[in-house]
Amino acid sequence: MALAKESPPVSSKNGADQEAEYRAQTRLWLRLLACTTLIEGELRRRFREEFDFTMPRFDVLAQLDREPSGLVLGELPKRLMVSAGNLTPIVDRLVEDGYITRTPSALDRRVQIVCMTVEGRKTFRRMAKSHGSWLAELLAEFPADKLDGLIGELDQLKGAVRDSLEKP
Amino acid sequence: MALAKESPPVSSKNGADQEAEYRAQTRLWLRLLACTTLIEGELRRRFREEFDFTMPRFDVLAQLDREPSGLVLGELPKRLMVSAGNLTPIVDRLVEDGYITRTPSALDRRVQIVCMTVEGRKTFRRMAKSHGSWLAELLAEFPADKLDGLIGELDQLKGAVRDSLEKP
DNA sequence: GTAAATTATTTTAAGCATAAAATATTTCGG
DNA sequence: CCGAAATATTTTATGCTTAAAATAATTTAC
Repeated sequence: MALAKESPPVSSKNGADQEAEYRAQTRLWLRLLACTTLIEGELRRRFREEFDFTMPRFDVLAQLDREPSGLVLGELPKRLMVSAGNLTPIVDRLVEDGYITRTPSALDRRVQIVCMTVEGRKTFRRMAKSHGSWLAELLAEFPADKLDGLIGELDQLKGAVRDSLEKP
Repeated sequence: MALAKESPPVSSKNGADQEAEYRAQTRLWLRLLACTTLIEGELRRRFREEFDFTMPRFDVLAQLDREPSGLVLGELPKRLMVSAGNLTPIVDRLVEDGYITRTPSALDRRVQIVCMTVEGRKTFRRMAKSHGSWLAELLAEFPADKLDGLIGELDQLKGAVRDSLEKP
């Protein structure tokens, strides 16, 4: 197949547009990171001060709260988007503290089931309530009627990034 | 001052609206966190694979790249929104590796000035180029005409959170 | 049936992050 | 001037995070 002498560029954008998009993408990333860092730092601080608890520990409990019959341990790193090795000491400590149980599966001795205890559930519910009100406090000045719009755009962003990651 | 028997609630929202707003705020936070985690994880992976470098180290260089005459060390934790103690070993290693210099101020011996070396600047520019194109790749599927809108909303969100944090 | 591949989980090594305490220097009040 | 407060930075203790290697159990292929 012959190519025309002055074939259009692969992208339909010209150099200046491309540069502008580049800059906008970088700015988007920096804003995203700034917002997350700001909120995460404050939530972490309050978790520590109020409950002497960390967010990763809370996140594990949050997953288990939705699963009355417990969860296969290997499901946690997938849902929380962290590495498996990372969870080992966190789960260890939650077990030690009596918030969750870890029982080997009878069918497959490689597998373990983690499950919230009554005590764990009680503690989690109390913390979750505070977590919600802290978030409400932090986001109070953001107009409520813009929440859903922003959520939608972030969903779209997440989907776009996911697509890019899965393509290769 | 007497209160009317059926005084309106402090908030103008009724219970159901309040609950809906609560849920939307939580969802917004989870989306925000998911987007950031997704992008950050991929950028970190590529920094490590391509350059054997970490993002915190890159972030320090990025700040210094804009300051030809260097920066007071204490300015870094403020700009990067991390604790001062955190930066000590990172700066140490960047000095060891020859990317930056750290010189005590002659006027105030508590203060130190950090400044990028020629080698550091060269290395940073190379990495920054890749960083930009990785971001472009990750965000390629997100419509370019929505970038500025999302940036604006995130700016607003950041401002709202900042206000809430500064008020008390 | 058994060796090899796969799967679930833990361990290890390295680095980032924070809070709180420590150190060193400068500035301020009297 | 000199002790106290303030400022800049480092140290310490604790915990999160990853990647890669190790361990253990199961499944698959022959």
